[in-house]
Amino acid sequence: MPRTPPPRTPQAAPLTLSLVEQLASRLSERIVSGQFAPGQRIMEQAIADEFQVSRGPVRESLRLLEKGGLVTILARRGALVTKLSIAEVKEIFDIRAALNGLRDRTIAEDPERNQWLAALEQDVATLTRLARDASRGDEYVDTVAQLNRRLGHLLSNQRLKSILDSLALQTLRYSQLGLSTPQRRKQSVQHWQKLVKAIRAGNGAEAERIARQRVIDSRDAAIARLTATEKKQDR
Amino acid sequence: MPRTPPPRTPQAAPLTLSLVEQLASRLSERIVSGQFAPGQRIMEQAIADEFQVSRGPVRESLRLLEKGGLVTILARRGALVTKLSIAEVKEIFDIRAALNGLRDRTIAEDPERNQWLAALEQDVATLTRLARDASRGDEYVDTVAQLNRRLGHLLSNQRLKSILDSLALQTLRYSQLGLSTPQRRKQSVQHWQKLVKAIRAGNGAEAERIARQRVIDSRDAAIARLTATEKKQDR
DNA sequence: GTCAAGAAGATTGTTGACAATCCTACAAAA
DNA sequence: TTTTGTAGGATTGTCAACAATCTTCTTGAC
Repeated sequence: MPRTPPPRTPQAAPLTLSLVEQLASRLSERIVSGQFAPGQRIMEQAIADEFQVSRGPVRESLRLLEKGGLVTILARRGALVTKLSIAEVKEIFDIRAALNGLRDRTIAEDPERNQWLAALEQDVATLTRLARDASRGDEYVDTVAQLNRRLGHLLSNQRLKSILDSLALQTLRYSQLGLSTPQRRKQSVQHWQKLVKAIRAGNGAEAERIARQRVIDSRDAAIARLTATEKKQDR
Repeated sequence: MPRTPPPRTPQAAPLTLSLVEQLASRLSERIVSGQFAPGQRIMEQAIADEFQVSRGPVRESLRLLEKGGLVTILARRGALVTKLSIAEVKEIFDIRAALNGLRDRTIAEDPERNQWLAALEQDVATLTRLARDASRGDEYVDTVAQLNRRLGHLLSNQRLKSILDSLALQTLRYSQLGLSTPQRRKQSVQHWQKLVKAIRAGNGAEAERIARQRVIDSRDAAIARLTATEKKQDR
């Protein structure tokens, strides 16, 4: 990892991430993308060599990932990529459901929502179009991700955003599977349509209800898939 | 800090915390208790000297506290005790409200709740007694804490528990003030009574509603108090 | 062939030292 | 008086080395 050149960041949030944060970010990518398999051991010296850094910063970055749930640190055995049981995946989705509910309720009750509602409705229109075409599943998933980013951006509660991001990261590998069938996407698009409608109406309670149900549906889809693959591994 | 003697922990979660975790725990105490004031700088060498440890573990523990929100790390300026604005306190309470709702809903829907309901009702009876006596505010606060611990213990969702604990820690300094008047305690005890009733009935939705309202009330009490002290500081 | 004991290597935990950066105090110039 | 410049010390960022522990492989006994 190239040493950061003197970037002059006199105040505010540093535009250039610290070495530790850069490492955490790079490692995080690999874990989320599956390049590091769950349960796999992450060895400090190997990471340090690869990024041409000493073990100190690597260790600090692993501590960060530990708090973020991507890595589990065992005393005197180092860091392992966190391996989630089906029950734990369900637990994380339950938390995401509650917090996505809070997020969308907050957004629906934003008095200035007229300023950005159009962009949201545009996304949902795209979603509606994509949902009709069974072959465009990847684009659908991308658009949903974009929609979620947009909603996150609208959120003033930064801590909520950060927790939601962290939880999404932990389950990303499982939740992507949730929109893999055209049928599921049809169901998904209906949720989004109803959600935008509730937001336009300023109906926070309804927005919360829909958001929650949407995550619960993802949860059940993910768990069904996980249970199936687990059975398959048994035989 | 005494070097950990060889403790033989062949498997499972280590009963003896690692040095880094011990440091994080000790520092956390000081921050939460107000021994370290918000905004105060935490200097690595000073901590290292005090606990007779080198700066490496201290830095790692500060990274943990950073993720926990107790400390803010600025590049090349080190760690500061996180200082929350009133808006941020409100944000954290909003998240706590949503997650406490999830917690109490989950607990209310536990099919085996008959096994432990009695202990809960006992606590609430104690609470009811203490609420009548205006002079026993501290005991009331303690009992509420115990009740919350009990509910946390009943929770199978360990991640939820961990997030809730972390958020409670961040706002502890502010939420304790919420039960400082006999009137507020009267209101509080009513919530708890209704909650236990909802749990006994297995009414998850109702339990969630009550839990949420309880935290929102704490939030508003805390914010009222904070706004008042802020005004006082202005003049 | 199986199991136990032990040695060798690998890996984590911790340290002290050095480099880079920041902060403070003080002096010089406008 | 205010601002700018500049040493000096203080503090963080990083590193390489050592100690403690764990893992693996070999050896030997049964």
